[in-house]
Amino acid sequence: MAERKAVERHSGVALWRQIADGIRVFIADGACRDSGLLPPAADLAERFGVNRHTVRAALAFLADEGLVESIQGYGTRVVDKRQLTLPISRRTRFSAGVGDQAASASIQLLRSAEGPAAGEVAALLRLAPGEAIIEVEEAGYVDSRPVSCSQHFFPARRFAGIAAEIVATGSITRAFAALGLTDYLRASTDVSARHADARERELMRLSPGAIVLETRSVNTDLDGVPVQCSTTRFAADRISLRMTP
Amino acid sequence: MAERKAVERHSGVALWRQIADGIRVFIADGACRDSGLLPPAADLAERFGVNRHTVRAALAFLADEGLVESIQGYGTRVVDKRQLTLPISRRTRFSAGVGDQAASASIQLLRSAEGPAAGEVAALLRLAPGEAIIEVEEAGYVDSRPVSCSQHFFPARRFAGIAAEIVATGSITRAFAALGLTDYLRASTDVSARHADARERELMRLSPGAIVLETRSVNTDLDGVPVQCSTTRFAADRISLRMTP
DNA sequence: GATAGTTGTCTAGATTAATAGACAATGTGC
DNA sequence: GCACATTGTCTATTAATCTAGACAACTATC
Repeated sequence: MAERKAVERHSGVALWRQIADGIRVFIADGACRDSGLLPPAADLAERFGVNRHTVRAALAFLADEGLVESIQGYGTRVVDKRQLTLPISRRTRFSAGVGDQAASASIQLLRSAEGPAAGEVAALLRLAPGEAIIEVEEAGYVDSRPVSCSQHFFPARRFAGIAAEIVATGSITRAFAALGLTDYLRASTDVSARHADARERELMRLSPGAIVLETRSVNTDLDGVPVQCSTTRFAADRISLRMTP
Repeated sequence: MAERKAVERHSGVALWRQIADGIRVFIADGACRDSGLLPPAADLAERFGVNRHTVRAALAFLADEGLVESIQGYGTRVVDKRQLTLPISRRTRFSAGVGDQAASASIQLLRSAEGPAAGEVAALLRLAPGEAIIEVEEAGYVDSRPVSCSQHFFPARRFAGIAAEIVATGSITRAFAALGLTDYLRASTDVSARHADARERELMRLSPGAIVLETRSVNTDLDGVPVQCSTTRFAADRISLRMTP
């Protein structure tokens, strides 16, 4: 199973970048779980059919990301950096979902605004067009590392002041509780994946070509009345999702 | 909300490629749903802060993908190419999931093999290490367009000959039925996203830097006994997932 | 038909990515 | 200590990408 141009020229993605992406998959497949070492750069160069310098550029990029560490005279070590798995179920909560996979999880409010509901958001929240909604933008951190950024919409009449509560409590679940909603359920979650745009790259410190997992979800109270609809983007190299019925 | 460096130099992704990815998101956000036309190339060039020729390279790439169509003297039109949404629930089925979103859906068997269960697959199927399993590789097509490729594992004792049944019936659901299993349920689905590797690019005709949505799932019979575990990769620009509880 | 706005094509030059080779620096094992 | 394998650094060359400008070809509108 050797050889072969796993890389393509003139594709708009630099060879070293393609190789970096390839090595990331290689590591994720657990191909060097035993020694914890990547094959030598010269071997990789032969495998990918490129010059050693090109592989070095790929490794430097991955080292900058913190995924590997090159040690002169020894080799290139894979740094254990497991992807977090976020459970998605009827009771999806960010902090609780991170659970004991990390020491800390928090969200930071970026922006909030109030305005009339329109289009898709109005339909998902089952509001008449023009009814007031509160929009909240927020970023999620795990152990001080940005892993997500979200846009949430709430019906303004029922949840007036929720932005302040989110800041005060550092959690949407607790903000809901403070406003009298002690439990809520996830009605549906749409999942897609695409390249990060400029804003997402900035917020989550991603490089061009990086991937975001985008979820669009609706939460309802126990009577099935929509209380929140959200779009969340996760840095795909840091988070995966586990859907359980 | 104008201007500036939505693109990054020295990132390993060519500017025209970053711009193509940006325009794809731009279109997906419905930014030009009214006229069906993209802004002129000169405008886009100014917006992204690059030369018009660079934008032209991006548009040529997207035209090659079939997402846009440039007409001399007129403009660049967005070709309606909606993403399919595949429902993921307790009763997830590929063909039925595509449903009326397309004229036809089919799978093609690529490879099958039998061997001893090991590691993760053995654990997920609750088999003793060494018990026989059947491995099946298959590609999914919608309207003759490749949208997915999968790797499935079945306990060999219970489903001997399933590969032949899949070929005969063109469906895993019908293959199960032919072997006496008329109903089964999805127990869990893990979702992650990453860059396509060389094989996936070839099977689904993707370019370097393209994204795959990878699902890892386990199906059980109605008694909760595992009957199948699978890894499926979807071309992220053609498929999104809808999880419902 | 004239005009303005848009895409298509060509040439040339500057910048960046990739290859090639030589050799230094450092860790491992004998 | 010594040989060996591996990563780190340097120079030089070639190939690809991006910029710049000029102008042709085409469409829609007046």
